[in-house]
Order: sequence, then C-alpha cells, then structure tokens
Amino acid sequence: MTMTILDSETKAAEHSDDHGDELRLWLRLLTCTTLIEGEVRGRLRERFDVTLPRFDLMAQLDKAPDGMTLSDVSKRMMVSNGNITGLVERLVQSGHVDRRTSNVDRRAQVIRLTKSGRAEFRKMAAEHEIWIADMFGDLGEKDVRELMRLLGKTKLSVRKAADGKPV
Amino acid sequence: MTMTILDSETKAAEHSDDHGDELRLWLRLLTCTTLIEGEVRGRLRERFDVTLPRFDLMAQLDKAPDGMTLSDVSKRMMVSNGNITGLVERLVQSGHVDRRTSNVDRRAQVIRLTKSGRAEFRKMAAEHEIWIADMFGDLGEKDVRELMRLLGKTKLSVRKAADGKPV
DNA sequence: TGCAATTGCTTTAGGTTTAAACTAATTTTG
DNA sequence: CAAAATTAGTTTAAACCTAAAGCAATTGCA
Repeated sequence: MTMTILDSETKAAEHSDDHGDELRLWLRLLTCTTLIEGEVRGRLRERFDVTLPRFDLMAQLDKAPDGMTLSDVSKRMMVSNGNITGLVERLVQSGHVDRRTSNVDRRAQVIRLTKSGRAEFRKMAAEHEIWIADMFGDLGEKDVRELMRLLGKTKLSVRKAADGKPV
Repeated sequence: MTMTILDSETKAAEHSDDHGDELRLWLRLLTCTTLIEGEVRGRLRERFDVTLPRFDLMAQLDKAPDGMTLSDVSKRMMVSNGNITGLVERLVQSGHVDRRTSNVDRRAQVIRLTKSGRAEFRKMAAEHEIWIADMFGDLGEKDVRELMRLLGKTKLSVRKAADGKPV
C-alpha cells in the first residue's frame, strides 16, 4: 500500500537514520568543555599552583558549610569514590580540609574546609569566576539564556537515555 | 553630572559585573559532557572492553587513512604529547595500530590503524553513533541546529579569551 | 654554511581516574 | 532478633594525563 511508503518517508524526515548531526554536536560540546577546562587548569596552576580537581572539591565544600560525606562529594562531582579518597587525603595533608568520622554513622567521614582552606578558596573562586565570564564574553545575555535552556534539555535527555540503558 | 550615572547604569545592564550566569552555564556544560562521557565510557567497556581514550585515538586514525604523526593526534585530541606516546604504545602492543618512522622527517612517527584495528573500530563506531543520537534524542532538529550554533560561538569566544590571556 | 630556534617525540615525576574487590557499619526484612 | 542486602569508604592494579625536562632532527636565517 502507498501508506507504507508514505509512512517510512515521513518517519525518515522526522527522525532520520543519519545520526551524524548528533555526533558532530557531541564533538563540539566536548571541544568546548575541553578548551575551557584546559584553560582553567592552566590558570589555576599558574596563578595559585593548584590542580583543577583540588579546586573542584574545595568548591563543593565551600557550598556546604556543615560539611559533606565523601559519598556526597563523589556524587556531586560525578567521579568514583576511590578517587575522592585520595583527593581528600592530599587536601587533608595540605591543611585545606578537615576530616572527622560522623557521629551518627561510623562508616561516614565528614569533611569541611578549614578556615585557611576556605580563605584560600575564596580568593581563587573570585578570579575563576572572572575567567569564566571572560571566556563566554562574546555570548550575549540571550545566547547565555538559550544555551542554558538547551543544555538543560540535553541533560534531561542524556539522563533518560542512561537510565533506560539496560534495554 | 547625570550622564555619569546613566552611563554606569547602562553599562551595568549591558555587561553586568555579576558573573554568576556564566558560571552556572559552565557548570551545566561540564555536567552534560561528564554525563555523556561517563555513559560512553561505560558502554565501550561493557560492549567492547575498550577504554574511551583508545576509542578516541582510533577515531582520529580512522579519519586519516594515510596516517598521522603523534603531533597531529596530540593537537586533534587536545591532550599532551607525552600522553599520546603511552596511548599509542599500548595500541601498537595490542595490534590495533601500526607505527613507523616517517621517510621525510626522521623525528616523526607515522601511525595508522591496522586492518584488524580498523575493522574493530568500525564496529564500535557504528554503535557509538547510535548511543550518541539516543542521548540527544529529546532534542528536535531545531534544537540541535541551535545548540550547534551557540557552541560554535562559544568555541570562538573561548579561543579568543585563551589567546588574549597574557594580558 | 653554520648555528640558533624550533619541532617531534620520549621520559620522568606526580597527580588523577576508573573498575573491581574488599572491609566494616548500617539498614532491611523474614 | 538474625541473616541478607545495602551503604561508606579504602585499597589495588592499571591506565590516563599533565607539565617539565631532555634528546635528536629539522628549519630558519644571518
């Protein structure tokens, strides 16, 4: 029947089997992230002699004055828990982070920024924010809003695809 | 004079000193990339027992039938050259990549996919492309186009800021 | 031509990252 | 309550990654 042909053509137009566009989009997304990340990494090292993972972990802790468990950090930063163990260990060594066993759950370690750790982070964060604004400097307010919206949509789409993975 | 006040207010509206929006945008961009990357990494391991860096390197070589030097790869993948040395070494060991010294420049190493390396990559790439399309599945054609455009603009903006860094 | 600068790659040292196996504490459940 | 399942974190092994130093080959230029 003609209907069959029409259907397949319509479908092809709506949802093509050519996935090249999405692949190119992914590569471009990755390029942007890699560029920014590399730039931030380099500046953090030059200006403050600190690594990006250390900065990221301190950023999480700065937002949690009452401390977080390693699991919390692990989820927020989307990295493995074994990774956090080592990272925290080095930050405790350098005096940026305080670590103690939770009172309510003896498995859990609660970590916080030390006073000096917090002070140091705030200085870095202030510059960091300017770097980021500068890198997005050519985007207008409308661009920023629109990117934000589209990336929000992307985030949901990816999570959906990731959850439904075992199909 | 009144003009002064107006100017400063106008400027504030056009280019605010509040850089929070750009920071949030950066974090969202990073989240999207991390989510997709983690998902791809996991699937590559589960389905093909291959790491993401290996896959990425093979993807570069697949696009260059005549081979590339390590420097080419390093630039394309935006990673350090020392990193590539080790990665290539492992891929040569496993028989996926062929490596020989350039005829025209005895410093340079030219690497290519082996026949079996190419065959294996093609299989992985076909699935990979579907995964990516699936993850962006909730975005319409228009969304994809618009994201592509905005990320292109972002890329240029970041490069500009990175080049002008030593100011 | 000759030599300084550059380029291509490797090596080194140290940190980051993952996945998987493991211990210990807590929670769930029959 | 006791066994089973879950959760928090550590450890291990291997790979990845960077920055910096270094070596060898090539290029630029006076």
